[in-house]
Amino acid sequence: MDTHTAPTSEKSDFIRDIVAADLRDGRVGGVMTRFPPEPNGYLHIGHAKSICLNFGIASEYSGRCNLRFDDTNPVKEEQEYLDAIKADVHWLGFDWGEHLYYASDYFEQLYDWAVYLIGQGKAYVDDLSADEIREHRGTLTEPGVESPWRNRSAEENLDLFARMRTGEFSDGSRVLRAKIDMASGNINFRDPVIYRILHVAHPRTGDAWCIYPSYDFAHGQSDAIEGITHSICTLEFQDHRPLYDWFIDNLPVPSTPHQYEFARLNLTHTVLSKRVLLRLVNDGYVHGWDDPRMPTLSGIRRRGFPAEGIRDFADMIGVARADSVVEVGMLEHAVRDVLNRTASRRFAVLNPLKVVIENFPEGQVEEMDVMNNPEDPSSGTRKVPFSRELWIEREDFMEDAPKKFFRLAPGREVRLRSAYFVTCTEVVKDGSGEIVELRCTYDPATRGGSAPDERRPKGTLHWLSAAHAVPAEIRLYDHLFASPFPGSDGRDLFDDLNPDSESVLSECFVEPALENPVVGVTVQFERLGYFCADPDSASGAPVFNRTLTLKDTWAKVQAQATS
RNA sequence: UGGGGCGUAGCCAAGCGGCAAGGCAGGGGCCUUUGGAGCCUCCAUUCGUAGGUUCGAAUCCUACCGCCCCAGCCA
Repeated sequence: MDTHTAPTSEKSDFIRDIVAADLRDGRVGGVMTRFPPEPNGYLHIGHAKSICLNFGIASEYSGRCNLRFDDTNPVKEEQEYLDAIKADVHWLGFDWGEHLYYASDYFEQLYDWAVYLIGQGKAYVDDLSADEIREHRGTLTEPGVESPWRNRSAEENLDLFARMRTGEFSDGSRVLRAKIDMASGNINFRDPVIYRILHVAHPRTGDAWCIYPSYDFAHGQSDAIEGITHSICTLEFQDHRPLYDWFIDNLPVPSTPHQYEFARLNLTHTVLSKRVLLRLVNDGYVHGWDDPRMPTLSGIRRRGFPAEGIRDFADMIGVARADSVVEVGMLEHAVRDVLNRTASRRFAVLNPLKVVIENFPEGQVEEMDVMNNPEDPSSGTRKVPFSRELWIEREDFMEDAPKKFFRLAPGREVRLRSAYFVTCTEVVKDGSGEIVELRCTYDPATRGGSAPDERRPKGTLHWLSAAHAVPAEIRLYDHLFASPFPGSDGRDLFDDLNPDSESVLSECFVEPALENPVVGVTVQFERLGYFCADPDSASGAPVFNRTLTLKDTWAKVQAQATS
């Protein structure tokens, strides 16, 4: 046993290194993390990275991860989002147990700490308007100038702040600011606003409050209340860390959490911005937050991506501090990898072409045994009816087929998967020259898909018995954005939307076993891809979403030939 | 021209002074009742650039270049 090599399955990244070192050196007695979404939108794949990180670290170090809603801005937050977020985190496979918290649970304590700061001469009520405060803040290169209200007495500040709470003042007329340093190079130190007046009902506290703490004043203190040891957030909060620490240092908080930042996830052909996602929904570019094209967890769930694939993806991409854009193909790989192992195989024909087996007895039906998943023999077999008239995929026949086309063509023999070898003998066309039917013969000795003489057709096709096939609607999805970097080079993001991201096929067929599919379960349609029954399915009228295609080297060959 | 970060292959990412992990993508081959899957194999003499320290540098020092974030009473 090589004692120098750690097991490769052990996850490692700079945050886990810090956690391990803190534990080893006794800086912390245990690990406590939290996932802190703001309930102002749906969770997306970028949040999944954070969820996997926070819950993952907690479980690896026998610690705990709280789910805490950062609900400090009632003008943007809604109950619908609260509910969806909880469902999404559970779906992803994580559980916070009893530890569901809200920043709003701490409003009273936060208020007391604001009063404490005032008492220390470290916070003051400012009567300046928002515009005036901005003007006083200075710029990136010039220091700010102090507010004329900066040096009010503690008594006056206490009185004013109390009256802010009771609702005596209108929105925007006054704020409470921390008194730090208007000349700091870090703009977050230029007397940040820590309380604002908002006469808005809060989803949880109703109209109990008309003043609300800002993120900076709420987040670190909430962490301290919960005993969070490692407060993990994204890079854009780096500049806030000194302020985070300032509050922890200047308030009588019960613990001293520390903040660590990592690079947020970016994905090609995708936008992960709540603002843009909201607009895609509100302006009708997609059908809703759970549209299968959306990068939201509810969207990819409806699309058929398994949670395990998302978790694998999170492990695959790692955690670092460098800005990066992950190719969406990596996500798709993780999803295919899981689905290949777990998805049951089924037959479906998206674009049907009729085939008549001339030497197969009319009215006869044979039940063919078909494997549910060749990757998993324990999944067993199922019966699929075979008869004289079949559907095959239109793309699986070519009248003038090149040598490399390993499918059906006049005179060529192919295998119908788990059924028989058939040979095309005649092409039937309508008045306009369109192929409407194929006449074939079958070899009765090849039942099950293999020949006694060992001959092996180059191609194997999927098929359906026309009399038994179940009509289905199948929705094909592709990347929502055509450009790998939507909105780059000054383009309007919305001009980069892929016009072909959704196409609905209404004249498809699936095998009888799929007549009443379980919604949310992803199966593989052999040779086509992975598909997931949509909630829009009705009894006997199933609707499937294409999760992902199978890798298609034939398509690649064709593309190379064309170019 | 202020402050904070980051630069290792097409993409993600290990590496922490001893001679460039791994994954994705891609190439070649084998195998195959899914042109799927699987298996084998190739893919950075070089770590943003230039100097310096050292027997030895992606790792240390210096300078430069490039990219990202910050001027909400958003988070």
